[in-house]
Amino acid sequence: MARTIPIEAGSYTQDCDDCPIRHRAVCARCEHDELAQLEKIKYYRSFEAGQTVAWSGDRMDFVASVVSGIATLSQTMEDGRRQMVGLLLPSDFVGRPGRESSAYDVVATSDLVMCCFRKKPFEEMMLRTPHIGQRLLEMTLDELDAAREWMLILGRKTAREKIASLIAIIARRDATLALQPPTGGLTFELPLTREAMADYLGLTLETVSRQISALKRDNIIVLEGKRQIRIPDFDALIEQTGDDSDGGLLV
Amino acid sequence: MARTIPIEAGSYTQDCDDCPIRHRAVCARCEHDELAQLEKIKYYRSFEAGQTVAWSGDRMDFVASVVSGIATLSQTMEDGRRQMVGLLLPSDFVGRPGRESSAYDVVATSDLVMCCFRKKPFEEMMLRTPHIGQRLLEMTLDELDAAREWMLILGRKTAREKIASLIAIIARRDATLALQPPTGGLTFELPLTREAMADYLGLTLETVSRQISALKRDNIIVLEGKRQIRIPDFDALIEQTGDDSDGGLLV
DNA sequence: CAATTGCCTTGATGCAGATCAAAACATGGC
DNA sequence: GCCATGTTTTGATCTGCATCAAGGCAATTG
Repeated sequence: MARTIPIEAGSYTQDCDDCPIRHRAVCARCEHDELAQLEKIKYYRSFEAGQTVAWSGDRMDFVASVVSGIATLSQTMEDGRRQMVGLLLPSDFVGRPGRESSAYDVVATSDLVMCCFRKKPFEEMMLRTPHIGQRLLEMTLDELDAAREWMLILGRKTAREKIASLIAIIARRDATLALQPPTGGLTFELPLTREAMADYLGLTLETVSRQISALKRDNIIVLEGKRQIRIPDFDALIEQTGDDSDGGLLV
Repeated sequence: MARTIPIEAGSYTQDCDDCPIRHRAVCARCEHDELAQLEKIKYYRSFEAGQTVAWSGDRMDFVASVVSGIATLSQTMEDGRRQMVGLLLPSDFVGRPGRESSAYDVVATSDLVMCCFRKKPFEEMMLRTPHIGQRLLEMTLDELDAAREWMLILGRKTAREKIASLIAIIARRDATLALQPPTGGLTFELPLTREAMADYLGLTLETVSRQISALKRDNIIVLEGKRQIRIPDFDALIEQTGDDSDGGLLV
């Protein structure tokens, strides 16, 4: 099922500039020789928008970090109902050490480059290098918090609050990656189709479209094209999410 | 806010019989002297049904493992809407190393005994003892899977499927703890009020009550009292969840 | 034993969001 | 240019669950 296109074997560069693994993921505290070991088991894969990285149940013999582009993790019921359970932005980590097959459908929603590590040697390295495991634990705990934030969104928020929450999350992540403060005016690209947003929020695409139109009508957001969004007043957006203003909203 | 009743300092027993920490949690692979170190920083706390262990934002200077009883993790919005994000059964772990305050409301829904470890020494010990960290990573990954399973339930399932899913999850956990196979007839106690179930499933308590009545009417479940439930045919219950029969449904 | 309290059930009604349907826009291929 | 395909918007209608309301049942209390 999973059609993938490996593009190049990773070549060792000490600063690992092309790969965010060093910053958010496994090797932030690694020394030179550990980095060198990681480099040996590292390779890149790229995917086109819409391509499936792995279906739920597919054998997955690597773990990976997103270098550029966006991917989604989702679950599908037999009758086709789909729920996204994770959004993978650059620097996010995918794959579970100790599990041989993917538990979720992993789909590239834009052109995507991932930095992969073969699972077996990665696991062995984890055993030898405790801070890789520690880093992974931290990241997993962050993901768990994000998942629980989503549970609140899915279980208790109205359609309008859901959309506002999703836009706020993406805006925050986008601002973080771009190192812009998420206050004042802020422009970015919605990396998801209306349908993908619906699958994320437990809504239909029609409801998503209607609520986006409503937020536009109320000047909470400004659409520049279908996907490009400008947020004139970030605090006004946050008010629409139902969260208390200081709130966490991790992703 | 958090009123708690410490009952006894943990006394060291090599087999740690009274505490599931050894089996599911931190010390499964620990040697004698590491166990002894854990024992030194361990103490018990007990709570009555309905008592709050910690409010979101409260300082929490320990991590803990549930010994007996049930607790819930929940988030509350300003206007009172509540969403449970975790159900803590015996052997489950609470608390995040590296975070000083609780991110969730932790409430005992039955009489509860927890085996606590002071956070600072626990974290230090984690650094020295890699397999504690590894075990914690495994458990956190399991929790993440469970949270994602819940996202599907919350986002895409009908009220009837939600109730069936919750009953199935509790039945499975209960059977696992009691070491009974979760097939054929199976009797257990629902550890949650209708309201708590509603907060778990993103429903109202009235809907929960109606759907339980409906499942009873259709002979999927048999109520023996309000809380005692018998499941004559586990597979029939699973059919009501919307999952494919082999499915995971971790918690 | 009557009164109170907490939990649960059931009924009547309303509404947010789903569903069904159609059309407006893009974008790319030929 | 025209056609095909995919995405988005908007409208009309339907429905599952929320909401509002009342009453039942069991345990506890005075």
